[in-house]
Amino acid sequence: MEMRHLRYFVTVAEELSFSRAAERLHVSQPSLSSQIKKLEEELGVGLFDRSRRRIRLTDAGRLFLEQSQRLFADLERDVRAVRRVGRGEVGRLTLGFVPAAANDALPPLLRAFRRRFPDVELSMHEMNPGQLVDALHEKRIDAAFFYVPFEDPALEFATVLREPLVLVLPDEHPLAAEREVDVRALADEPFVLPAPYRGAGLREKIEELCQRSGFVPRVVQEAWLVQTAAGLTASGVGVTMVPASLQNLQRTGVVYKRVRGLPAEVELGVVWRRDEASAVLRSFLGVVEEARRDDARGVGVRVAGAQDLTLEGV
Amino acid sequence: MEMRHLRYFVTVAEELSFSRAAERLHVSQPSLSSQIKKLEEELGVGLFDRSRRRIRLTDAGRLFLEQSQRLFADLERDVRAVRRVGRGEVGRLTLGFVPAAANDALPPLLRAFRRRFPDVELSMHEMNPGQLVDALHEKRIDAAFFYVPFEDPALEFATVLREPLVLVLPDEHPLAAEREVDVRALADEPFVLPAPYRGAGLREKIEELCQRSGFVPRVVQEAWLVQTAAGLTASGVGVTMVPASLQNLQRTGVVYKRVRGLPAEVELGVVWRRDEASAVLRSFLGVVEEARRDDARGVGVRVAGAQDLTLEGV
DNA sequence: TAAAAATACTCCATAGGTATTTTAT
DNA sequence: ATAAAATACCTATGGAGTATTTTTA
Repeated sequence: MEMRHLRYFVTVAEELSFSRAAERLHVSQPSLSSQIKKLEEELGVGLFDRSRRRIRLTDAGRLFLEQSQRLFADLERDVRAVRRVGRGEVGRLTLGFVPAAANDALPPLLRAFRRRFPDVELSMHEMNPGQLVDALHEKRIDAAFFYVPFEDPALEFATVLREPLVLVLPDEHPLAAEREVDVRALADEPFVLPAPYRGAGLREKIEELCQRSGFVPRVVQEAWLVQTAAGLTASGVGVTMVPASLQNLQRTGVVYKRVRGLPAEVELGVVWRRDEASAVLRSFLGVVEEARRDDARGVGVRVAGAQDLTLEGV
Repeated sequence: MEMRHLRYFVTVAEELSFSRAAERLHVSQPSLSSQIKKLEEELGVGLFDRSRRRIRLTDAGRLFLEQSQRLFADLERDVRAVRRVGRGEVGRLTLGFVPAAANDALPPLLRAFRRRFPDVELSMHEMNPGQLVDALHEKRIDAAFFYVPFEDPALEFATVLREPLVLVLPDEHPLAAEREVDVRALADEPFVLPAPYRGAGLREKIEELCQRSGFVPRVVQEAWLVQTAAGLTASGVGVTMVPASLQNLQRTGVVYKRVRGLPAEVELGVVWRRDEASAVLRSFLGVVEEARRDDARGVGVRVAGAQDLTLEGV
C-alpha cells in the first residue's frame, strides 16, 4: 500500500465521486478508478458501494476514511516537528562555561538565543577549563565557553569576546598612584594567577603575554576564580591580571590599571566538537556568529567601552 | 512522500547501514540511497549523518524513526480493523421480528450468530409485520423476521422455518374429540385471525390456504398476537390456526388438532433490503443459510419433529 | 587498502492518459 | 438519454538495476 492510495481514497470518499475527485487530484478518472480498485484488492475489502448511481462508502470504507484522515493529520504534525528539529528549533543544548564568561559575554548571547529559539531547552554547567575540555570530549556538553586559542584536533573554536587584560593592584601599592603601569615594572612583582589547565585556561594566555614582554611572571599563589585572585590581591599577597570586564566587580581594596606595552588581548571563545552535526548546536553557533558580526561594527566600541568604563569607573 | 520512503527509511535507520537494509528490503543499495536522498530532500532535513564510516541518525532522524514506526503500527492496526469490518466481523446489526419468531426460530439463530461473530452488536426490535416492512424501507432495521412469501421489489427474503398450521379449538368444541379434523369441516366455523398487514402477516397465508381448500374463513374477531387469538379461542369466540411451534404455549382451555387436507405450510422468513450490501448483514444471512442447510438434512426431521411434538404433546 | 555510500547510466514496471463501453437513473 | 464509472489499450515517468567512482578509517 502506498500513500497515493490513501490520498486518492480520502479524496474520493470526501467527494463521493470519482470524476470530481480525479479533478481535485489532477489525474484522470480511469487512473483513479484503477488505483482505488488496487487498494480494495489489497485490503480485500470493498470501500465503496457502486451499486447505485451515486457511490457510497461501505461501513469498512467509513472506518478507513476516519483512519486515513487521522493518519494524514498525524503525518503532517510529525513532519512539521521533524523539520523544526532539523532546523535546530527544538531540542536540548548543554553548555559549559568558566565563571568569568557568565559575567559579561554569556548573558546577551543566551538572551538572543532564547528569543530566536524558545523551544530549545538550555542546560548550563559551570566548570573549570580542564573539566570543560573533558566534558566536550565525553559529549556531556555540546559547547563550552573558555579562553582561546585552544589547540585540539577534535575541537573547533570561535572568538566571542576580545578584551584587554588589566592589572589589579592592592590600593596601597606604590604603582597604584600611576595612571598607567608599564609592563616592565611588573617583572619582579609577585603574581597571583589562575592554575594552568592543559592550555585551556587564562593562566597560559597571561604567561604567554608576559613572555612576549620579556619576563616570566613570578607566581606566588594560584587561585581558580579570578574573583579569588582579586581578593588575594586586596590582602596584599601579590598583583594579578584580569580581563577588563571583570572590573565590574567593584572590589574594595584594589585598583585596576591599564598596562602600557602589554601587546595583546585575551579572547573568550566558544568551543565545540569538530564532528558535531547537531542542528541545535548549529543554531546556537549561528546566533553567536550573528552577535559577533553585530559587535564587529565596533569591536573597538565594545572593547574600548569596557576598557574605558574600567579605567574611569574604578 | 510515499510509504516506500518511510519503509526504506525505517529499515536503514534500524540497520544503520544502507547495504544491509537494501538486502533486507530486496532492493539494490543505490536504489535505496536514491530514495532516502529524495526523502531527505522533500523533508528538507538530513536524517542520517554520513560523515563517519558508520552512518548515524541525526536528531531529526531519530524523531522521524519513532514517528514512522508508530505510523506503521497504527496503519497495521487500522487495516486489521477495516478488514474485520469488511468481513462483517464487527459492527452493529439491527433486527426486527414478529413475536411468534422469538418463540422457536430466532433463539438458535441468534445463538449461532453470537458465537461466530461475537463483536457484532445486536439490537432486537419486536414489531408487527406492517411496522417491520416500514422499518426495512426506512433503514431503521437491517433485517426482519416475519411470514413469507412477501413480494416487494425492494426486499428479498429467505425461508428460515417451514411448519404446518394447526387448528386451535376450544376444548369443549364438538370437533375436539376427533383425532384429526378435515379442512372442509371448518368452512362454517367462526375464525379468530391476526389482522392483515398489506400481505406481510400470517392472516394472508391462512386465508390463501383456506381458499385453496375451497372456502373463505369467516373472521369474527381480529387479534394481533397469535397468543391472543388462542386466548380468544379458549373463551369460545371462535377457532383459529397457528404455526405448529406455537403449541409450546401449553394454553389451558384449547386443544391443537392436525388438519387433514390442508395443503401447505407457512414459512417464517428473514427479509432484507435487496440493495443492502452491509457486510454484517451478509454475515448474518450466512449464518441463517448455514442453519438452513444444517436443518435440510432434515427439513423433515425438524418440521415433523415440531409437528409430532405438537400432536402428541397436547 | 577495503568496505560502504554516492554517482552515472540504462531499463522496465506501472502510474497515468485517451478512447470507449457499461451501468444506473 | 445521460452522467458517471469501468474497461481496454497505449504512453512515459521514475523506481530499480549494473557498473563505477568517491570517501573514510
